[in-house]
Amino acid sequence: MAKFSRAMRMNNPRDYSRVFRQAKRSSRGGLTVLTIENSVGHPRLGLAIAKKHIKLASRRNRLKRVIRTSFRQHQSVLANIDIVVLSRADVSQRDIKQIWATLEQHWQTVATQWQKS
RNA sequence: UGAGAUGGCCAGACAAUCGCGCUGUUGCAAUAAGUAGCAGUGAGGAAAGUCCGGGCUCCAACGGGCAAGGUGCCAGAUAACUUCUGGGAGGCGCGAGCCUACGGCUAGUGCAACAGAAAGGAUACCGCCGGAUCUAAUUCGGUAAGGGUGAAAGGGUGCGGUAAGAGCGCACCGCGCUUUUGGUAACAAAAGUGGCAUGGUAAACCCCACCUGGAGCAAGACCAAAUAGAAGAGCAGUGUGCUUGCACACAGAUACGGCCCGUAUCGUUCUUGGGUAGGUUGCUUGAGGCAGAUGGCGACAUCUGUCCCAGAUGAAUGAUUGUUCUCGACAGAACCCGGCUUAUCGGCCAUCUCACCAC
Repeated sequence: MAKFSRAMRMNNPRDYSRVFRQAKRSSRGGLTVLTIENSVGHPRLGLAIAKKHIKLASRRNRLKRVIRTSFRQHQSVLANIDIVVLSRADVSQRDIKQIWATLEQHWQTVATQWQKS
């Protein structure tokens, strides 16, 4: 089932620094996605939305919720990897529909890069 | 009907599907954690800025003074306030109403470009008046009504007065002082008196009165791996000695090395306290909401009844679809309250004012 529980979040600074050092990157549509294998047994998602890029707290929360929902609905195609989604400077110009479409493309890219074992 | 004033309220609605936090409960599991189902609940009027005030926590502290900062018409409300309510004074508006940093420059010091004679116990450019001189304009004296300069010119208006004038005198206004009356007070009114002294500026220094200990939930409290180090206790391989827990000797492990010799290093287990990562707590029942009664012009207070209404922590409210309307702004809790300020699509209600029309 398409759940999104606590375990599917990255909530440790060490995990983040590992991803930032070694991950594969791809950028599109105002978002950058970093991916690396993990040993937890399921995919995990981390978010890094800069206050510099989206100034208002309510809009930052909104973007994070959209990304989480999209991840939840597409997690069945993903292998056991850690994913970190970064914001870029031009993300504030996109609306929700554009972000949604961008995320779908990102998930497909990631799924072909890391074949599910 | 139109134009306004004040106060209050709302912040798209409904449904379906997939999801998230918390609480309760029932299964699985049962040490904890977890997991599945069901039920309940889940951001704001500003949650924002962090500008004030308080609660709470820790630290400091006998009392007093200075410094520094803040406040500044009066009375009240309040836990407290730079807030609020009522009143006074001044200003704006036809009005309903609104605005005010509103103590003191007759304590002291300072400041005011340019213009102007002169910018504050003054002064005379053009004037006005009188005198003197060879009658020419000059000079001496008086004056500040008129002109001129300036944001501002040493009370204002009028009459008398005078050579011309002048608070020089008088009346009214303004100002200061005294008294009386009303008011808790700020203040107002009246009477008397003074005789122009006292220009502006105190978000200029300053004076006066009152207030203020510091840091903040990353406060504070508790639990507590691993590693290093500290203290204590037990057990310390084999043999010998005896004072029976000590001494001596020999072994043991690891590294170097093909091996021996050799060299270097090393007891082990448990407990205790401190404490890092991490976790728990503080964490939401409160100066609480709603309704009613009573007191008060009001802010508000008291009483009764009733309700439980977010508690996250890499941080929970979202996405998709459909229907509908007025087509949805500003914007996301982070210990909690009371305010202030700023942002904001639109809509509703109550009371009041003005104008026009009708009666």
